[in-house]
Amino acid sequence: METDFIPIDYDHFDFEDRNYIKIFGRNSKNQRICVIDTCPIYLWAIIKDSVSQEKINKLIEKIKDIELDVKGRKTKVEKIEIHEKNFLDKKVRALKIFATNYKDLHDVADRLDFPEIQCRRGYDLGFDTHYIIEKRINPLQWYKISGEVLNNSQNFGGVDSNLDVDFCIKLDSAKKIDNDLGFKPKVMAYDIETDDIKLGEGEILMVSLVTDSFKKVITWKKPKTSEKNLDFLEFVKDEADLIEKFLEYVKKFSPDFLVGYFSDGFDLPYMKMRAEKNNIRLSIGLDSSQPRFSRGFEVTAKTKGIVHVDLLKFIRTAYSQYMQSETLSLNEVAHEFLGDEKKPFKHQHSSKLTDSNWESYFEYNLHDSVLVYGLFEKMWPDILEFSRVMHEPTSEVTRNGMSKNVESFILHNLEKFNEIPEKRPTNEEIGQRRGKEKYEGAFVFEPTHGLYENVAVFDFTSSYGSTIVTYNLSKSTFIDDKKSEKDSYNIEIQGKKVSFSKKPGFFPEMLKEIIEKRKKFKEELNKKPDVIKRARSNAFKLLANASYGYQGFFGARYYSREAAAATAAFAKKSIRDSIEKIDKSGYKVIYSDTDSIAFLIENHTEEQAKKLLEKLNSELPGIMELELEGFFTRGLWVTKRSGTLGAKKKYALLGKDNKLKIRGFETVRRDWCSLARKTQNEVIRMVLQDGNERRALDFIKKVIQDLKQRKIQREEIIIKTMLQKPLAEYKAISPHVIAAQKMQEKEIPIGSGNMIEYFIAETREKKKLVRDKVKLPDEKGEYNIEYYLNKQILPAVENILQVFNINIHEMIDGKKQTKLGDF
DNA sequence: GGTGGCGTTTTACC
DNA sequence: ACAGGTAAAACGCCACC
Repeated sequence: METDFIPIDYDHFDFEDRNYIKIFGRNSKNQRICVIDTCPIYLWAIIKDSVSQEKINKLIEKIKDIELDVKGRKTKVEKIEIHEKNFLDKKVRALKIFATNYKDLHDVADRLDFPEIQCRRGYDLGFDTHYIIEKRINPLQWYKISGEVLNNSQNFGGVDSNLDVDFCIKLDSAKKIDNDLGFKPKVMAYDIETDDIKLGEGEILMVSLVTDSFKKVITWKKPKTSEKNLDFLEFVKDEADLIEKFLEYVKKFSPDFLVGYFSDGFDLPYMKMRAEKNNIRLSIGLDSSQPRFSRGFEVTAKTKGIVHVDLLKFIRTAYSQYMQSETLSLNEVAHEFLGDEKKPFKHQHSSKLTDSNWESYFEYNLHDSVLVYGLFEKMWPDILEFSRVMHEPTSEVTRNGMSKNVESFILHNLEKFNEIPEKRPTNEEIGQRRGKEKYEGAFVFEPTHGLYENVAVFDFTSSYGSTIVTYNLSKSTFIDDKKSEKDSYNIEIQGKKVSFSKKPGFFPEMLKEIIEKRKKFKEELNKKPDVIKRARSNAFKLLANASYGYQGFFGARYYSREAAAATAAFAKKSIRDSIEKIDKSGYKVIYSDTDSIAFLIENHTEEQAKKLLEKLNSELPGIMELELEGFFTRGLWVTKRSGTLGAKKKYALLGKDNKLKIRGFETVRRDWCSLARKTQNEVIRMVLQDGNERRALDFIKKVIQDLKQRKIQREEIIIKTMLQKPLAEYKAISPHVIAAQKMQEKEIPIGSGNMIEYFIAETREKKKLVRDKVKLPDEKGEYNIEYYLNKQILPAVENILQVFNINIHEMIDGKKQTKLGDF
């Protein structure tokens, strides 16, 4: 039969010792399809340069006979071809060695211990990735496919009979369809509430489910009386019934994506443990399989056919660096993306809940799923485009970090360069790489403090990415000491010359394409905006920005410390050259950090500044390009707390649209109390809008008065700090460590990653250390006026006032009150 | 017993 | 342990006068 088809999830199985792929997906009639297919299984053996053809022929004869028996599975070398390939941009002759089973390629490689072979590659990609590369049947793209429908057939050991799909096809052919047939995924958001946050140790009290067609809370906790008519409730007998009911709904609705928040680390493993306790098989998968958990650095919880997505992980890699939220809690994230929040509910043990508490609890639980559902809808275009661009299934791209995504992109695009894939580093190699000395990074210009008028800002588009492309910087283009090439890009790093070939390498070439595509999609987006274009443009932007970090990341297949160090060095040179040229053109540069330059317009016009930009661009090498970040009405730079040197990474700009851009100030730091942050924010706004300090001074005066009269609310003085490691590992006992210890005494479970909240209180005896005055937010006590004045409010504003030659301390002490009146 | 330098820690910038 | 280096700042600790 023939049908259109969009792949959603990939799995594999063995039949008669061979590997087969199972692709779960849908057609445009929204039927669920499983496609079964296979592909050639092989690895590469790269032959040393000097080996003669005759010797290669003999080698082939020897390799042909390799047969293995791995745990009862028989694998043998089935065919050998010789190919002209590239490996790390060098022409090589390589044997393509076909074998029976992908899982045994490692053992086959171990047997290829011949002196003629330089190295063996291409057996550590994972079968699903290998298949996608071989057959080019990419996730979430439309295909026209044809093949034989399997209906309880004995083919492949009857694999189709236990699949919960409309039909199962043994693939004959697949052809990509260029136009998008449209795909609206079926989505189910879920969330559980339990009596103990330790995995599996309490009972699951309720689970909420939200889809486009129903909202539900399943619970076995039925209040005796009810005040509200909560029609979303469905009561079951006990926890076991709850789990069965959950499974029943998942099966009946059969979503493409089952979505939670921190559900890899909580909801799904919890559910699995409680299912085990109740002797229930948690058979969520379309093949009735249970969720699979992997314990790496972080837990993952994957399901088959119905894809489990933990939105928290995707948000962390794809959005967090551009977000305003200070934490990635569901509450804050929902607030930022949806303008909605969690429902109020104070968690306590279920035995202490009243009937009306229970009703709030149900509403709270349901709303969490409503938020998760809303977030998934909002993020779907990005998830979709990530899968399409990286050519990896959604279950991968939503969990992987950007370095892994960069690597996926590379592996799926190597064929264009006829490249054999590099292997993953061994643990030993990773250790060596991590032990390497750090190299010098970006340049930061030391500003002179002051309030400036009419500031222009230029910045380099994808600075490091463009640098990598322009100077051809990568592992494979690096020329080490022994060899020397005349035509090379050279730069000095820590007193040593490093060189890179001018012959374009595959990594910079790939990156060039990424940057070009990003530019193209951005232009298209500006012409006619739509969510998919925006998502695609964004995916390429993130790829371009992560590629520098990738080459410097110790876990990367294409790791190159030299390339990373050279990227930083060349970029530094570029920005220094540009600063010099701007200065020489008669402008005064006041600040610069890594890839941006701020300078004063003064007696020039904005038109002239734009002309300067054009001139600079015409002189920049390769694809290096400066763009106008904006013209600003005013800009504020301050000194460091100690000394008179200008503070780096700390400034505020007021845009023509009256929008503030504040960087580095306490305003944007979450480890300062909100009173200090709000005060500073207002002061900055007033100073930038007015061009003088008068209104700001009155404002500060009022805040200090309120503070001294104890009018400040508790929440305004709370200081929040993240615990970065287990409590016991702290050498220095700072205030937040004391607060954490207090929480522990109260049996509030805390650990690495928890947010610690506290305030500084008055104490009866005079104590010197701040940590002796720490109290938890719900403890009784009055805030310490002296601390909040001298350690929060005044430090937050003193540097700003210093710009106007005002010493706030002297003013408060009443020494120089002529200007101020009574403080 | 105050002070200044340094190590530890957190958070921001790009 | 899952991209990198640069930088500010607070607090505690300890040597030193």
